[in-house]
Amino acid sequence: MIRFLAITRALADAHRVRILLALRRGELCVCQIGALFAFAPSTISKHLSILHHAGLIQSRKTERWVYYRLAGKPASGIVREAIDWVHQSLGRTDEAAADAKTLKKILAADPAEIRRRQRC
Amino acid sequence: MIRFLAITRALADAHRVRILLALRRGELCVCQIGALFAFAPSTISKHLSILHHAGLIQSRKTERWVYYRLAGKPASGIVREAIDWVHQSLGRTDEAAADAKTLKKILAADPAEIRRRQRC
DNA sequence: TCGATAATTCGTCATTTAACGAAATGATCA
DNA sequence: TGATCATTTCGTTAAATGACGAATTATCGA
Repeated sequence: MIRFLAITRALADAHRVRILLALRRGELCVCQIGALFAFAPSTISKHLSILHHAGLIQSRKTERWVYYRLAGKPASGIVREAIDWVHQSLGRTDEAAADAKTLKKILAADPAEIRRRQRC
Repeated sequence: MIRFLAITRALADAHRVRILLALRRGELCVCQIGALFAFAPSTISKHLSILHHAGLIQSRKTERWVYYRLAGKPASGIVREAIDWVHQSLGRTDEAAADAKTLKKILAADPAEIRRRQRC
């Protein structure tokens, strides 16, 4: 029940849900996610912390950047079902499409092709 | 997104989740649900209101009693998936079993067999 | 080494939420 | 009719939540 509630509480915020949708295409670093919203970095970090604590996302640190991605193989069934439910329910909404478009610009704005995954 | 968040926020409380689990076996009136918790009637009513507003449960009034049941046929896919997810994830936990046992006693404690569905 | 950058942690503040009791509503019973 | 019972609504209060900025840590670049 505790783990279940950690998930539902994580999903009970529009920004966190949008982050889960944004991560569908692959991992993103904190500043890329932050560029999607008009929030202070500390706020983004807190949202990611809540998602991570719920087991919905995982992180990887490389050089100066921390990349977050959706929970993978070792994720419990309950986590995978939650992620699938979010994507299936909201993946085709206008809001998700708008965010995907914005994200495309953010990724395209990277200074160099080679450093695409290493620059914010 | 708004309807999705109404559901996740409704699921982000242990008592409301326990209510959804309790309703698996069939409809219950407010006072029967209330007997499961040590809460004031107004508190139970508020929880039911939140679940109802999210579309997760429906109500039926008979004489003096209001019965609540899980959302049925006309429920949207997102609602049905949420209910299934809750039941599949938590239906076999000790906590659900304990509540089911308590509920059994509550229903058995009814004064007369005939009035089983009409007494609290 | 020093400054800049990415991210997190901490303390604060405004808003929301969950509980309660009191009062209102609606239906039954005496 | 008047009393009672089941439920809901409303107002209040304590606790949780979401936002921010400042301070901290770690890494990279000059």
